[in-house]
Amino acid sequence: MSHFGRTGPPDISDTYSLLVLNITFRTTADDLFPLFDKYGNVVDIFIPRDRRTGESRGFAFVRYKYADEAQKAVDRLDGRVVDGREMAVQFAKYGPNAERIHQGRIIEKVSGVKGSSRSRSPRRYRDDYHRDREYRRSRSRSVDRYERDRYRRRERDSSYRSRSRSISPDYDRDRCRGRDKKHQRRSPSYDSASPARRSPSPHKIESPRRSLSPKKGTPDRHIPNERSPSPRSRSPPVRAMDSRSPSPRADEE
DNA sequence: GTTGAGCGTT
Repeated sequence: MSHFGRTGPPDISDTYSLLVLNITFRTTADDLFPLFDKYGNVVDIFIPRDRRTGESRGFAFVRYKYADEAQKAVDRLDGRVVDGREMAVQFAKYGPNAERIHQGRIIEKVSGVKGSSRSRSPRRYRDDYHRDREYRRSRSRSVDRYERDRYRRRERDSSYRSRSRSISPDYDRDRCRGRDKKHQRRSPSYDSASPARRSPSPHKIESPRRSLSPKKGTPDRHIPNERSPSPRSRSPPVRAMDSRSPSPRADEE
């Protein structure tokens, strides 16, 4: 049976922890178990997951019983392609409680010691937890995308100025127009998210509460439909387009 | 459905 990660840490004082990075987001402990078990006795495998989405973060922890097995696993599984991705296997530098570990083995206990290598205390779980997650996620998913987009736009602008007009702008515009004239949308995110709530301040990265309640972001789409069980006696034939115009006009086009 | 630097939980 492989119930790694389901329960708490069994025992890490007598095991060697390996950090597996660069694994796919769909790789589970059950997938890593046969790979690591071939090179030694795997005591436990744990894959940190996001508490919001519940998906893997892209790395896992594999605990071996002996150091030689762990070393062998590192030497053999480091760079191994799993699920189409190269995973990096190395010894863990920090323990679950920020204790310093050498070669996957804990050399310094955290019992009674406050402010370890990373100054992490088990008492501040919630705030630092979410903050840490948000912080580390921003640089991997959002920031990177933003920077990439900005860089791309800048590059395009640079090309636009340098080459005056050669291929880029006209081609892009033509392609967009030739593709679909009526379905022209500036951004695919604004269309579904909130067109009236888009903030003109790009310096603000993002609001954390946006992920907390995504349903409340667009309540006017489903609420009025379900909250009005009898629209015939309450509201007149509502037209989607003229819902905001108080003056009904006969001319349509 | 997506993403890619890093160090962990019943």
